Amino acid sequence: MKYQLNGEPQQQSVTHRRSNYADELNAQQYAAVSSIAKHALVIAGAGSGKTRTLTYRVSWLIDQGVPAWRILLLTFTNKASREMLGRVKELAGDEATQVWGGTFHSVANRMLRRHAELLGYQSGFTILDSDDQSAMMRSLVKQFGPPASLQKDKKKLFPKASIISSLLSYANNAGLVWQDVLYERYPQLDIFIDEIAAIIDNYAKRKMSSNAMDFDDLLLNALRLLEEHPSVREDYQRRFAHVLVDEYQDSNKPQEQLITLLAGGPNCSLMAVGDDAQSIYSWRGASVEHIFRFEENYPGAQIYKIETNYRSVPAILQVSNAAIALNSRQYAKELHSVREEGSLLPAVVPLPDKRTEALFVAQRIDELVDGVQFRGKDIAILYRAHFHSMDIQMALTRAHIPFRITSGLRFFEQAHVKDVVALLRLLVNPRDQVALRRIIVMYPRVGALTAQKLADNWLTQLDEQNLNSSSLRGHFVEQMGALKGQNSALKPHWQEFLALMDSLDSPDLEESERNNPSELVAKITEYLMPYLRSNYEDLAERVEDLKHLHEASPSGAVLDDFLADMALLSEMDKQNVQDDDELVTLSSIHQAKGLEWKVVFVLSLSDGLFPHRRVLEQGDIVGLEEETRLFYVAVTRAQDQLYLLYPRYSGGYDGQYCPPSRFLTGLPKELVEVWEC
DNA sequence: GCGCAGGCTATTTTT
DNA sequence: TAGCCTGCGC
Repeated sequence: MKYQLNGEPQQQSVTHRRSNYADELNAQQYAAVSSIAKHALVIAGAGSGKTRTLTYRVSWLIDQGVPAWRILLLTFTNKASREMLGRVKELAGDEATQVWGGTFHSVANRMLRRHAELLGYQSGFTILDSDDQSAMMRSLVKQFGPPASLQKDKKKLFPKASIISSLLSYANNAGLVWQDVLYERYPQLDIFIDEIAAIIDNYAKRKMSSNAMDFDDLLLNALRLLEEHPSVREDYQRRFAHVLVDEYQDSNKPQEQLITLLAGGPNCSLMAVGDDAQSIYSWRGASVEHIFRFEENYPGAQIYKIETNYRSVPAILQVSNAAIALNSRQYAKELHSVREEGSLLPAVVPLPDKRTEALFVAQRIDELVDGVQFRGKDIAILYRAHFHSMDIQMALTRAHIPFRITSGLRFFEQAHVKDVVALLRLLVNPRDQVALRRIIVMYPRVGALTAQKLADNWLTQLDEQNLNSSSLRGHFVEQMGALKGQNSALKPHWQEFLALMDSLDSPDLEESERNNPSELVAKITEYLMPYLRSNYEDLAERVEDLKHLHEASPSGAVLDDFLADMALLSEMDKQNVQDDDELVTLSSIHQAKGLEWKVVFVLSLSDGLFPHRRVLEQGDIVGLEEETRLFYVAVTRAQDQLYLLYPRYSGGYDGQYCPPSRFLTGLPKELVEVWEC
C-alpha cells in the first residue's frame, strides 16, 4: 500500500502530460492553437475559452520543439500572467517556467534593469507608483504653478496636480503630445500652457535626477531602448520566436509599438488574442483601433474566431448578443451557447430608488443562498462606478450577508507600507527624492519646505562626491553635511537616520542579512514603531500589514527585485484572494473583466448612471459605444442567473428621476422578464 | 510646521 | 453625502 504523509509538501514536479490537442479543444480553438501563420489574430468571444486557447497554444509550441525561453507571453495584469503561466506549467511541465511572461510593464522593467545605463539611468532605478508621481507633481505645481501676480479667482482655475498627471499620462499612453490632449480635453487650460509646460518639463528632469521612472516611463523607455539601440533590439528579436499577447483589444500605443518591435525578428510569429466587444479602457489610452487594424498593420495576417460560449445559459447569451448588437462597428461574430436552457429568463427589475435597489439585492441573495444551489462566492454585484455600491454595502451589512469588495487601494500604496518601503528605496537608490522626503517629514516639526531643501542639498552632495549606493554603503553618517544651514529640529533626527542606514547596509553584515528584504523590513518596522504608534490609530492592524510585507518578502529575493515587485504588484495580486466560500463579490465592471459567477446583479441601469451622463450629454458616440461594451462585459459574466436593476430615482447628492437605461429599452422584450416589486 | 474649519467636487483604474 | 484640498491662525 502507498501511504502518503501530509506534513511535507509533495515535490511538485509536474510530469509532462502530452495533450491530445484536437480532442481537448473545439475545432475553432484547435485551429488557433495550432496556427502556423506568421501573424495571427484570435477573436475570442466572452466565455469562449480565451485563456484556455492561449495556454494550450504555449504548450503546443513547446511540444513542437520551440524552446520555452523563446516564447514571450504578454498580459495586462499580473493576475492573468500568473494564472496562465500556472496552467501552462500543468500542461507542458517544468520547462514552461522558462517562458518569458508578464505584464507589459514588468517585461519592460526586466529589459530596463539590464540596460538602464544606455538611457542615462543608473541600475537600481526606482519605480514611482501613482502616489509618488502625484507627490512629485504636487510639489512642482507649488513651485511652477500659477504666477503670483494672478488674481485669486483666476488662480483657482489652475489645474490640480492630479489633472496634470492624468493629462500627461493619457498623452503618453495614447501616443499623443500633451499639448494636443490639452487643447482637445481641457481647452480652458490654454491660458496656463507655459506654466504647465514648465511643470511637465521639470517633472521629467526631477525623475531623471532621482534616478526614477514612473509607470509610463517603463513603457516609453523600453521602447526608446529598442528603437535607439539596434544591437539590443536585435538581441531580443533573435531571442523571441513567438510573441503572444492577451487582451489585445485594450492595448495602448506604446504597447502596440513594443509588440511590433519585439515580434519584429525575421523568424518570429505574433499571436494576439482579444475581443473587440470587450474593449473598455480607452479612457486610459487603450485603442480598440489596434484590433480593428490588425490586418492592415500586419499584412497577410490570419484571423481566427472562437464563438462557442461555455459560460452562460442560452437566455443570458441572447441578451448579451442583443446588447452588443447596438454597436455598429465590430468583428462580426455570433456566440452560441452549449449549455442547456436555465429555469429563469434574465430579470429586469425597476425599483423606486437606490435604497430599494439595495434591499432587493440583499433579499434576493438571501433567498438564493438559502438553497443548496448557490453559495456567496457564486454571486457578484457589478456596477459602473464605485459609489453605486454604497447602499448595497449597507444593505448587505444589515442583512448579515458577508461580502468582499475589490476596491481601490493597492497594498503598496497604503501610507504605513510606503513609510517602511521608503527606507529600502533609499538604500537601493540614494537619489530617490520622493523616498527621502517621505522619510524626513516623518520627524516632528519637519515639513515640506525643509524636506525639499534637504533633498536638494542631498542630491548636490551626491553629485559633488560622485556617490552611489555602493560607495555609500556603511558611510551614510559621513554625509551629515547635506544639512548645512537647515532646521535645527531636524539635526539629531538626521544623524539618527543616517546611522540607521549605516546599520542596515553595513559592509560588516553577512550578505544574506544585508540584502534580505525580510530582515530589513523587520528592522525598519521596529525603528519606526514610535512614529507609527503616534500617527496611526489602527496600529494593530497596520502592524499586521507590515508583518505581511515582511512575510511577502521572499527572503531569497534581492532587494531591488523586491522593490520592483512591490511597485508592480497590486494588493489583489498579492493576497491570493481570500477564498472564503461565503463571500459575495462586489466589484466594478472593469475589475470584473475575465471573471464569472453563477448569479450576477448589474446595478443602476438608468440613463445617466449607466450609460454615464457625461457621455449622453456630449452626444459622444464613441463614448457610448464603449459604455455599451461595458454593459456587454457585465452581462457576459453571468452563468445561470442575471438581474438587471434600475432605480427610477438616482439618489445621491444630485439625485434625479431617470428613464431606464437605453441598454434595457434596446433589448427585445421577449428576452427578459420584468419583475414588478 | 501643524491642525482645524469650511468649501468644493463628484466614472471607470492597471502598471 | 463624503472625502479631499485649501487657507488661515496659532
